[in-house]
Amino acid sequence: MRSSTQTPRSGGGGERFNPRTTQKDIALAAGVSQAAVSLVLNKSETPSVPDATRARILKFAGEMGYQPHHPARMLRRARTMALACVVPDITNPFYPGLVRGVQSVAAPAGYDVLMFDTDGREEGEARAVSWLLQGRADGVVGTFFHLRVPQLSTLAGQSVPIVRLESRYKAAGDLPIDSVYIDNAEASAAMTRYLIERGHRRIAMILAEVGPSRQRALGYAAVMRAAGLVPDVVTDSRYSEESGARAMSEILARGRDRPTAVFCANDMLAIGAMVSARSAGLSVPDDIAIAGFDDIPAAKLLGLTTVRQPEFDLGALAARTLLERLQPGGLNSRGQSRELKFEVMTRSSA
Amino acid sequence: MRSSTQTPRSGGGGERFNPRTTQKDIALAAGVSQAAVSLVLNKSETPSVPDATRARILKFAGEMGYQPHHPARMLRRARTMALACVVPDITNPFYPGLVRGVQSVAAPAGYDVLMFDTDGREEGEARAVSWLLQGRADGVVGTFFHLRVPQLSTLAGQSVPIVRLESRYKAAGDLPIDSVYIDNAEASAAMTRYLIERGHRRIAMILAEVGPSRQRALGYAAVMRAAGLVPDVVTDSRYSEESGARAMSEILARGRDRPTAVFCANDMLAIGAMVSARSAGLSVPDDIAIAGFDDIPAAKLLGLTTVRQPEFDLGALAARTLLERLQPGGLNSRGQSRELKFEVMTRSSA
DNA sequence: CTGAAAGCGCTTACAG
DNA sequence: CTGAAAGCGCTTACAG
Repeated sequence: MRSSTQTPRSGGGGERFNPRTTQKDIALAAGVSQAAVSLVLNKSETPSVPDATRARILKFAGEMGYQPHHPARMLRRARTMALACVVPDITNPFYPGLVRGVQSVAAPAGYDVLMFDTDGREEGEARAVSWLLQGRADGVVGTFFHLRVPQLSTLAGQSVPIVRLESRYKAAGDLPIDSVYIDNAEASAAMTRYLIERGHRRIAMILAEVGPSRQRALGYAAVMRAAGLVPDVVTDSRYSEESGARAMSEILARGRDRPTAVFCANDMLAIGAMVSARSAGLSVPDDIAIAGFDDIPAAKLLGLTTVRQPEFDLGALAARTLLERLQPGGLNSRGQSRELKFEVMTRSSA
Repeated sequence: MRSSTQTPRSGGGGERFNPRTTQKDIALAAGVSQAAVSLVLNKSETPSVPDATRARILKFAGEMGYQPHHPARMLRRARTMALACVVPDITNPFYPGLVRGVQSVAAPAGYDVLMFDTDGREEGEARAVSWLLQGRADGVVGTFFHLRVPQLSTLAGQSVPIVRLESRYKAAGDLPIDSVYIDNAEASAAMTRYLIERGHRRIAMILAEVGPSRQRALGYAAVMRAAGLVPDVVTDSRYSEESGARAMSEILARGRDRPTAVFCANDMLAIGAMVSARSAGLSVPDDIAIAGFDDIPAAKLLGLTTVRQPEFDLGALAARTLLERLQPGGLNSRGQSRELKFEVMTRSSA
């Protein structure tokens, strides 16, 4: 042990690393108590501190490059000033837009946004929950494919409010679990109606095993039956291009009585389906029409007919809902659900 | 004040919210000291604690649903177990892939990944730095368009190692600032050579004002001059579709002596340029060839000829570099730079 | 009005 | 070998 001013991390190298400046350091320099430093740094008015002292503290803080130590603040205030955004797959372009929406509301309110990628798997979602149980964020915006209200209750029961996306409202007791969504069944019904209007009779739907596929299949099947047509569903595992391509090859393998239109539960599936159809030598939409869901940026570029979900607005509304919950007393009302409007975007693929 | 077991957040509502279980609670239940609980929970072997006691502590911890309080741990250990990933724009599909790469290495090592979006602006980057100065992460992987080594030194000087992306190595003193990159100038030169080989003579380049545009322009200009051709550069503000479309309209407005090929400093610009060219009634590549840079997923779908950057591998390598720095003594070696290979992807657009 | 003290939940060095 | 105590950096209630 040599000098106590030497940081333990600096090894033998000497003076390359500066230890962090703390309130204690400023207090020492300014000849005041550490508490006085905290007061001056945090309040815009401090009647209890003489102006001269206040000025001196501020001067030293500036000169010494003081930055509050965030972990210490979190511990003391029992607030992290962070919102978590739990998503199935950040490489699906729908989600970066959503995260941006959350950030647009969180940042001005002084909240950080932490992203947690679950990979769309139950295990990933469970890990997200225990991670959140460690007091990492003050609230959560999340797309959960597997976890339902009972599993999310642990979190909500620890006073961590949750806003779920892409879900209809389901009873959440009086816990602060809200929902922000578009009417998936109705949106899907609208797209199915559009395809029927365009003259299609054999319309298949490609689904993924989890997530909003069920709601979307419901709307599709209802309209098909109402029109006297037979629902024709192909389910693959994930919301990915690979799954879409695989499902499409399966459909094409049927030969002559294959469908004339394929509606996919999201745009990633639809893009995979398009690629697969084209590499089989088919023209889209002449040989086979394809529609998607989400309206990711690539959909416009590829001329993909799809259902537009306002991802930025969904994120922003979810974040606003969370911030309301974080107001004093905001946890006491029961879960609500807020619906946004979808839009059928007709382009060249169908 | 009534009972002290009632959480302050529960308001009048009663028993909906459970206070968090702490080590103290477990200690009380098991009749041991809080320190013993910490020991048992953290070490796989505790010779100092009798087996029976150990088992009892573990049992209560499980039953009471104990989760360590992360902020308290961060404060005590002076480690956040988080890596920050600073990106200009998460909606540019290049970056989600990069973040995934970082996560693929960070997660198995027990590190979280925090994402910080700078919007590509100097102010955003400055905010990222002061945010990091608050002790939020143990290390940073970042794409900085504006900040250079001097500004990043404050961070590195606080023992927060930094890995920069998309930059050649520049002297960083003996601070732990590393670089992971592809040779942007050489990659750009290779693409320019390819376009010349395809018979183009009038080749323009669309740049953004900041970031890797300069390096990329260098390689382009060198090859053009070596081939006896005249470099023709159009600079717009950002790496966005809008900027690309705007720059392309400017180019098309020249009329007859417009270039036959346009090389864009990234894929977003190239996509904007493609859309703009097509909406002006031109065919790509017959009337005008277009090339990009990055190879984002949409590039393949759109048949965009581009330079492939291995974004996942870049992220993974950056994270590995950071983890090495976080080993004991890892901060003592000077900044290094590690290069990955690029690849020219020839598709239909050029 | 002013300043010292308690304590958030945890880890680890240290005294019995 | 065992258990109580110090302290990370901060905020805020409380005693002079």
